[in-house]
Amino acid sequence: MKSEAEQHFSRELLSWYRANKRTLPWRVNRDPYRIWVSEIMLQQTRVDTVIPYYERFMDRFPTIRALAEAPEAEVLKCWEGLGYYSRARNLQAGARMVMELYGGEVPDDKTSVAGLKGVGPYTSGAIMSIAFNRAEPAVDGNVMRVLSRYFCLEEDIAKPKTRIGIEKLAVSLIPEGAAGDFNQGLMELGALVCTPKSPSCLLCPVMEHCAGRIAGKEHELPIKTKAKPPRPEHRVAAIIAGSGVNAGKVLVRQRPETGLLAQMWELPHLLLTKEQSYLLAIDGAAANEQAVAGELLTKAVESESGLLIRPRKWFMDAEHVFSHIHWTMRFYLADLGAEDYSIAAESAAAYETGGIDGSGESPSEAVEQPYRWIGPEDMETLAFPNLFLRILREYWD
DNA sequence: AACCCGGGGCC
DNA sequence: GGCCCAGGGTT
Repeated sequence: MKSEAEQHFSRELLSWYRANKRTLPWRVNRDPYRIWVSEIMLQQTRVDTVIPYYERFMDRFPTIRALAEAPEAEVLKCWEGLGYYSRARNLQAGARMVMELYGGEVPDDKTSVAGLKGVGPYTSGAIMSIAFNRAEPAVDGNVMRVLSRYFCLEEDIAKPKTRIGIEKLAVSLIPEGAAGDFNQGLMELGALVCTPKSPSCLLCPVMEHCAGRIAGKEHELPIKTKAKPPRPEHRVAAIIAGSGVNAGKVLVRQRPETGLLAQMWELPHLLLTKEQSYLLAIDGAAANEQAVAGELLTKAVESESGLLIRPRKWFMDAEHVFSHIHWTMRFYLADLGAEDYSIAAESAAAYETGGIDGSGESPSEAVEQPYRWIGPEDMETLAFPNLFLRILREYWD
């Protein structure tokens, strides 16, 4: 038997959502593919940020087949700037699974959907409830906050076990035949009314029976242990200007297939040891520091690219914070060593035929090409993390 | 359970 | 400048 508070919550939230829901691009119909893409993009990402990406993505990949058959680099480029880039690769892998296993249609089956790459407990519940109106929980940070407050739950929502418990509670609250609207209402309330910092309790449709507010704890809930601060990393990076056939271009490289910013392009850079960090002066223009950084960069980039690098001068500093790493980067302008001009030219020519080392491999046999000379026009095809986008735009302006 | 994986907006 | 995320994968 449901309590008065529970019945009140389900009834009032559903009716509030139906009267107040925002018009959003993924709410124009219940196409499971459109819901799926939106839910992946919305992971850890705000609605306003997602909307332009979503429109572009659906234009480019309107169907599961289109996404499954696209080059991976094109999908990554479409995701550029959105972050958590494994989401893009997992989404495409999921699309390919749907083509292979389910005839190109998202299956109306919880276990099958939950088995798709990149689809976890939250997203499978969201797809099943929103696209198919199945009575599955879709518990994200919003839902944990709303329910923690309404039922005055004091468990730590950072713990996985807490999410399991809230999922059970959330299922029990779903009104008959209205799973999609109810789940979206839960998240909509969290986004618009029951916000993290200063909840608008006086506008809340379920304020009357909210145990958290009645207890005066709406500002303390939900309980959540703090994340570890990101570890600091000092890096030196080079903007290496090409010459001859590469005049006007700069040297970039592609990151490894897995790990941080996988397969994205970047300016060459080097992690400093703690001792090396201390050698750097506060002032990037100091001659002593330039010499040190120049030597480090030269050694590292030369051995990787086979080019002779000559650091010229400090360009700018930049900070970039990930959830787990804090980069402090110092960028230097650099040239190719003068006597190395022929090698640079050869390397550029070699690239066209598949090898920067000039080994003369045919393009079909080229294994990996981590370094490339690019001009501004190449920014339209290669995917860069925001940090390097900013630096390169600054450089070319 | 702990860690890895981006980015932007808000206060 | 700290805090918040419409999480999932890996170990």
